[in-house]
This record gives sequence, C-alpha cells and structure tokens, in this order.
Amino acid sequence: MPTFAPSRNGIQDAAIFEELSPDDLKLVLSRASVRAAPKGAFLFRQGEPAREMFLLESGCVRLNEITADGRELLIRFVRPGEVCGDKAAIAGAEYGASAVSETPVRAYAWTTGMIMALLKEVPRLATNLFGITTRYLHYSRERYRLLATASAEYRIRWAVADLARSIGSSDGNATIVITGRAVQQDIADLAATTIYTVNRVLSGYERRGILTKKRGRIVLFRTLQ
Amino acid sequence: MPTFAPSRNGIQDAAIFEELSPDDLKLVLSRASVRAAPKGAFLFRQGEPAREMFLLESGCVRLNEITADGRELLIRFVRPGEVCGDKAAIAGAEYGASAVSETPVRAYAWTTGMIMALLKEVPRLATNLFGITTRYLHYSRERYRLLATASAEYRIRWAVADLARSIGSSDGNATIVITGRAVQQDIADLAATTIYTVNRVLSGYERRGILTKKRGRIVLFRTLQ
DNA sequence: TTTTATACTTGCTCCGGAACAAACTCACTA
DNA sequence: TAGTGAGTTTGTTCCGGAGCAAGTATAAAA
Repeated sequence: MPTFAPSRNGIQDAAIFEELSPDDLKLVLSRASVRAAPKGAFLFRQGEPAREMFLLESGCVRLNEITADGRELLIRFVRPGEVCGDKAAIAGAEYGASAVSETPVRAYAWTTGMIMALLKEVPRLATNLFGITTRYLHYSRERYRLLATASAEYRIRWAVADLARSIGSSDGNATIVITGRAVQQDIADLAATTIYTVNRVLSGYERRGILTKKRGRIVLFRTLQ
Repeated sequence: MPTFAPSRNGIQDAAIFEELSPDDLKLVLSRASVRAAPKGAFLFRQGEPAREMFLLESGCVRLNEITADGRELLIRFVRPGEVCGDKAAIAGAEYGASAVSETPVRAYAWTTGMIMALLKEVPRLATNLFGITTRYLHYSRERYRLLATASAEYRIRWAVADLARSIGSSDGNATIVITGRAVQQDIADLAATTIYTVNRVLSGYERRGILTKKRGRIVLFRTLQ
C-alpha cells in the first residue's frame, strides 16, 4: 500500500492539502464542518447519494462494500489524514461503499456544493484529489493482482504487512502490534480468504516464531514480506 | 463497466474535455502532439518514468501489467475518447502498466510538463481527470469483487459482456460481434481464469444457442447477463 | 460470579477449476 | 501448395483452499 501521507503534525499535512498556500488552506478548512462520531457509527452508506466528503482527523474508519449476494468486502481502513467519500466531489454520484467507525472519530466534512465551488476556487485541490484517487487505483490493482496470481498464504502475509502499516502501532520493543475486535477476520477480509485459512497460516507463523497472537491482538517480531 | 464517454462525433466529446469552453478546448488540443502508431507498438512500458499522457483518437490499445513472476494481467482495453498513461500528470510517477496497440492507432499526447501547466490554466481538466480516475477505480473494484466472490463461469459471462460493450461491434442483425487475434485468451485474461475454462463455458453457451464462435470471432445473439 | 456472546482453533471432507497433454483447425507465408 | 505456428478443443488428473462441525478460550454483560 502506498503511503497516504498521514498527518504527523496535524491535519494540514494531509495529502489533500499538498502544495496549498496558507490562505487557501485556511479557506478550505473554514468551509468544512467538524464532525464527531462514536464507535460503530455510519459516516455514510453504500448506495446513498454522495452528499459529503470526509477528511479524517482522528480515529479509524472501515470502508466496506456489500455485494449483491450479501457478502461484505473490506475495501480499506481510513486513517487520520486520509479522505473518504470523495465520490461527493462528483455531481450526482452515489457512495460506492459504506463507512463505519471502528473507534470514536473526528472528521472534517464538506458538502458536494461546497467541494465543487472549492475545486474552482482552489484548482490545486482537484489535482490533489486526482493524485489521491490514482494511488487508491494503484492499491486496488495491487489487490486484484494478488488475488489473481498469488496463493492464499502469500495474500495473508501481505494483508498482515498492510495492516501493520496502516493500523499497527509500535510498542517500542522493535515489535508491531495489530489490534482490533476481530483481527483474523479483518485479515481474511483483506486477503479475500476465510478465517480458517488465516488461522492456519498465522498458527504456522507463530510456531516459526515470527509473531504471537491472542484474541484481538497480533504481535509481529520481524517485518513480514 | 461504466461508460467512458466514447467520442461519437469527434474527440471533443471525450470525457476529459467535459464542460470545457471552446477556447479552453482549443488551447488544450493545441498543446498536444498527434501520434500515429502501427499495430503492435508500445505507447509506453510499465516501469518507465511516465512522461506522456495519451488520448486515443482511433484504434484500440491494450493495457496490461506484468507481475513479478512474469504473468501478464489485462487491465483493460482503451478505446477512442479514452485516456491512458494519466500517471504522466503526476510529477515523478512511473507507468504502472504497458500500453500496446492492438490495431493501428492515432492519439493525442501531452508531456508531463505540458499537463501540469494545463492543469493550472484549465482547472476543470483536473476535475475531469479526477472523475475519470474515479470511474476506473470503480471498475477495478468491480473486477476485484467478482474475482473474490463470483465463480469462473460468472466472471467469464461478465467478461464477454464487458468486451461486447468495449470492443464489440453490432452487425445490424441484433447481434454483437467481438473480434480479436485471440478472443478466448482475452476473455480468460479479463476473467482471471484459463483459456481451458473459457472454452468449455463458451462451448456450453454455443450449445444453448446464445452465441457462435469461430477462430478470433464471437457472435452474440442475445445480450448476456 | 455466572452467563452469554463472540472470537479463535482444528480436524475432516469435498469440489471448482488449474495444470498438463494431445489432437485439430485455420491463417499466413515462403 | 506445403509448411509452420498460433489459436482452439477436449479428456484426464490433481490440489489448494473453502465449507462444515465441533470444539476451546476470552471478554463483556448481567
């Protein structure tokens, strides 16, 4: 997964604000409303008219897509500094996925009308949105390629590395901790496989001393991949 | 596959020129160089620095990606009015795929410097690029979803319908003809399966009177899916 | 503290479809 | 016109990994 420029020093470092002048930044931020949502809340639902675009300030959001036959596909996790619901920047579009908060979140929100006006006033914003979407496209193709060519074991290894990068936290001991209500289910979703296979592969890694796992918690000793 | 606004009446109807004033359109077009290439030529190669973006005027281009282990993945076919190599609009990017002409082609080409200047002069261009990339992202996720959840038979049906839409031509008798040097291989690539499976499924459809096939040519009687 | 829900574990079975092989067909070319 | 190579067809084999079932472990709720 490419780096999505997480905001280390604050929201102004988000990829969507890249190369914006301080004045433009102030303008764009002043047009947003700030939202807070508890854990488990929907920022938006798949199929709804896309009326708002969000920029996450804190917390973690899960983006997933429901298929016609009711299965749920994990698209990605949204982390601070990242944008979701960018379909709202396109007139008449619908959300292609649902966004649910995994933790309490704070986010900036812009309505469709607001963004479309801003895109004219601050052209660089459109360029940045284009760049961000291009990276997501790259990410999506990477997952497609893995699914089309790589084994379940390889995809699981990739998914663990991806989660470590996106929602993992270092605990200082040169180890990375991945937590979540149902980590193995998340890995299975990312790798497009089943929890059974994930569990078998992870147990194998645990025997080889690469990681340890407890309910809702995986500790990586070495960097995978 | 979403509609990519093929140019019915000329290149000015391409999605990338949407909502541009006649003056802007003239400006953008004047900055392009026009290219002609014979069948089998590379417009660009995966991994190269992305220096040019193309807008296809006529012909057909195949976009594919080579994986680390040497397998070739078909991303999509580019048809007149569609853009490829849009990575060139991002400074320092590399092409993520290779583009090979399936037929003789004519295309407009802009260099990276040219596009980046145009994006500032004609802000709507960036918005259009964002919209186009969003559609490709949607398409990519659709293929991922199919691969993750649907059977090989279903994916093949989808691939045939997709090819019919993108490179099929009606021959007037309420039938759609798909041609190409190796149609079944193309379908297998699109559906991420093997030619063996494709052939078996197509033979089944032929027995059921849904289509006929000859070498390099498939004739659809009814609309699939 | 007990109950209940949910996550994780593991053994077993089964099937879609990939891989291989081999014959056949057609288009192109020398 | 014969030769060649690519595309196509069909039969056979085989395995990864999905699905089920029946547990155990752990956290939250009562």
